[in-house]
Amino acid sequence: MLDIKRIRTNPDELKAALALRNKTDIDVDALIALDESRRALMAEVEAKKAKRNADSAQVPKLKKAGEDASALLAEMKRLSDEITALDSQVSEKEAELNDFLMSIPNIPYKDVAPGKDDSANEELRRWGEPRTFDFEPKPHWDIGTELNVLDFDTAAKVTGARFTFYRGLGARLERAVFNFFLDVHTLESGYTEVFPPFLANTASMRGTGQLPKFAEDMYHVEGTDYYLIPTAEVPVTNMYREQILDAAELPIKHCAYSACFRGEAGSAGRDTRGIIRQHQFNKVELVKFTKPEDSYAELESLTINAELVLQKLGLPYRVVRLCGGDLGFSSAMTYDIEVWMPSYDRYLEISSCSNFEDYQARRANIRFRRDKASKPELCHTLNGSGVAVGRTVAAILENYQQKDGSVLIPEALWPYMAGNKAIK
RNA sequence: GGAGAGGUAUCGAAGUGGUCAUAACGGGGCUGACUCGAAAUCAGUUUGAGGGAAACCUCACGUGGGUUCGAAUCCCACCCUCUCCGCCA
Repeated sequence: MLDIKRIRTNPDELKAALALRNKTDIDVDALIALDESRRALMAEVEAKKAKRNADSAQVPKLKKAGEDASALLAEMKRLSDEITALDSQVSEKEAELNDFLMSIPNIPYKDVAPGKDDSANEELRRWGEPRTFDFEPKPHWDIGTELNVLDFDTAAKVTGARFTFYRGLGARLERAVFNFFLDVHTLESGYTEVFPPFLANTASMRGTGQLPKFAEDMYHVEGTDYYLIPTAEVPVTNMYREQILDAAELPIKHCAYSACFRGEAGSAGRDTRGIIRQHQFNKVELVKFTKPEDSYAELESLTINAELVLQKLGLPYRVVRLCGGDLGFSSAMTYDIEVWMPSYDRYLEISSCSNFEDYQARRANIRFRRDKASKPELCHTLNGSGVAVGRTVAAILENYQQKDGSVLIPEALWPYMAGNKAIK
């Protein structure tokens, strides 16, 4: 959520930001008018409350002096009725303003280029050479099925479409990948591991911005206040909700494994084969809480930390900066890391690293204090996949496939594979 | 799931319709005095959000409702913590 004061002082900044994002359906002037009428109402009701408080202090004095307070009480009754009516108008306006603010995306950082969609994203760097095959490479769903490590049919029977059973060394490979990721991030990059709950309540979902806008993408547990998390970002970011952190603790760097659950409303027909787009998938997430002045340097290092695991696995990738039109709702700037996927014959998103600046922190009320005498300030929050586990397994199956149908295990994963250096 | 106790600032905690919300009392932090310095001692100071050009005003006692001229205090619902019981990996 953006700061209404920032919008009030500089509406043109927001208008330019919305234009950069190709958002044309938001009436900034209407928002400012709404804010003005809210403040006028507040001034009115607060003056009446001040009068009531002053009168209220008189009541015990009159009673003590043995005087008749009934005229004053009648006046206060009238005043209180007015206050009740005005108060409900104020809360209506506030709710309206809040809903409006919640519907406004973050203001992109200065480096974000204009552009309609992902075709305008700017490629920043590439790592590794896409492999050339001296045979016809297979897509991972065929490799996985033939090696009996991915089983889509059984999952369809047991649960439904877009779920998968991993079997045997496939299951071990999935487990090896996220253990390897967590080891690299904790031991080499200095992240503190957390293992979060996979369900989170409404307040947390609002804190990180899944609610109210994206309710249809999430699984809600009937009869409870709980949602299945769509990413570990939700529980990990909300760890510090409603807290004032000490500047000396910053930056806080967490990595977390979790299963992720997404309804994927609106994605019917896309990536239907294989394990690219599932209702349940595994991911290791990187989350940072920083001081405002450090957040862009921390975004660079977070992205490099995510890239490191792909380098160690020998998977070719590229890094792109999302353009205004492709940028996520809460993000001020995002780098996507895309892994080479032979069956797609292109790079495919495997990580998304974003700086939310204070947008999430304002919603979730995550603050810090520079020193004991200073006022609390909002933190900047960042997160990125470090990286998506299922897509990594798919990329390994495809990039490491052999002519005989087997798949070699990248050397970095050998210690996690119980002596197996290939899946045959 | 059942029974009981509890939720007030940075921590402990008092307050049970108006004179008790910056909020008693105690601890911690900060500033100063004393000291060569430190400890001890003494004095002062120390919540957050919102509105306003400012003076200043409003709001917040787990959350949301209700009663009342007025609620931390009375009533209702819910959430969380602790203890005991039940159940369970």
